[in-house]
Amino acid sequence: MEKYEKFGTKEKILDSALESFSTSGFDATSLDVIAKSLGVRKQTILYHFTTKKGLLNAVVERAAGNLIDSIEEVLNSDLKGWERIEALARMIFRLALREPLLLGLLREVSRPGSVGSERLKILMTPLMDRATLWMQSEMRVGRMRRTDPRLVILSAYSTVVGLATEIEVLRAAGIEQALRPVAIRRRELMRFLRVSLDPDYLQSR
Amino acid sequence: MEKYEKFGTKEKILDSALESFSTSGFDATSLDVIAKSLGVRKQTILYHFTTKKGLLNAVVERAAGNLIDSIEEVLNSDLKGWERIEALARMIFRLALREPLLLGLLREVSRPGSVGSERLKILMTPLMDRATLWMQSEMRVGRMRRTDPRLVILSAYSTVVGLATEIEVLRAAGIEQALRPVAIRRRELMRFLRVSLDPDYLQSR
DNA sequence: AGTTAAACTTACCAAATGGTAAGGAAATAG
DNA sequence: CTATTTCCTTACCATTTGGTAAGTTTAACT
Repeated sequence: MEKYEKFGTKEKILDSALESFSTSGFDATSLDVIAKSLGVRKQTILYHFTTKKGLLNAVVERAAGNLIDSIEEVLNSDLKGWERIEALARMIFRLALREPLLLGLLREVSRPGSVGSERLKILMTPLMDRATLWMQSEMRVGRMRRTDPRLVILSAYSTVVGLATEIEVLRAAGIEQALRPVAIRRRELMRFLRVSLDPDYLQSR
Repeated sequence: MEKYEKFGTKEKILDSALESFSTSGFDATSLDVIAKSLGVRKQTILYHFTTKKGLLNAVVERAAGNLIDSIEEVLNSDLKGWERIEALARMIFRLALREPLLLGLLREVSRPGSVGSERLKILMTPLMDRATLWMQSEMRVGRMRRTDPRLVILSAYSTVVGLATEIEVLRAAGIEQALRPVAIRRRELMRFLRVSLDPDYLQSR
């Protein structure tokens, strides 16, 4: 149980850090700048998170928490088979659109060798394993085409990360409401998943 | 005409900088480190490029030069209509596979607000304008569906940039020869372009 | 040979950055 | 009221970084 807290300073730091990490990147983010924007001294940040890397990890952890909660929600629904996958994709795209910062963070942290990549990997591995096992069992009973589950999952993942790039590029070109491209991406992803996984799906080519 | 040159130091600096910028990013790249790796003093780099940003711009310029040359090559071929687009896509994917560093650089520099983004924009704009004009003329005579050319071009662009992410993610997961995913991406891009542009293409949905 | 320009080095620096050490305020517990 | 813990601040520092200034070496031109 928490004791007293001045006024959610920790949360505010996390918010601001997410903003900065996801738009400017980890290296370009200075603790002093974050602190100043919050009317707080840098040491306050270091008090709560000990190091800059610790701050990033906390940000990643919170973001991943959001994501995992949403995934959990779908996974606990009574949707079966293909509808389940579709619901997942839908949910992720919705989340991505609602919280673009999460996407930016994901892109920042997805680069291998980046500071946050280890943490991301640690957080994602259980999800990945779970999905892999499920897919393998589906394959065994013939409800899913036999392919490398990792490959499919990672490709889907990078599609979502790519979405961050796309939205940003379009925005930089002055195209604000980029809903149609996003919708197209989702359809593409669904198609990709169907082609890769659905044994009953007739390939039109 | 150049005078004397010790031994292509400038080129070696560009090579090393490309490597570092595209894998570690601009901020994480230190001039001292590049210099040391070349057995040269930092000031040598600054002698050739005056500032770090100048170095990045030079790297971007050279990379864009490669790209533009390749594009030029296709544009000067006698391929017509749809085959032309297909050849372009094929060429870009081939280039991307052959020179992954270019992809990495592109991703680094594509982030709006990044140091190199202005330069990239300057270099890309003529290409973009040329493509836009061509597409508009094709639309006028009915050889192409009417859509926003910018949207199509930028989406295609971000697909290629996304490819960088995908290859890196897969590699980080230990999947080395990621040829199939790349091929799939290319097919997807082609499909996307067909759906967006080809008036005779029957949408299977 | 002597002059000039290019290529590179040594010496130095101001600013920014992440981080340590220690102390003060404020709230809770006793 | 006092002791203690949480939260945050002031003071300070070591290091790194991009960059300036002023040589020094090397090659070319005359």
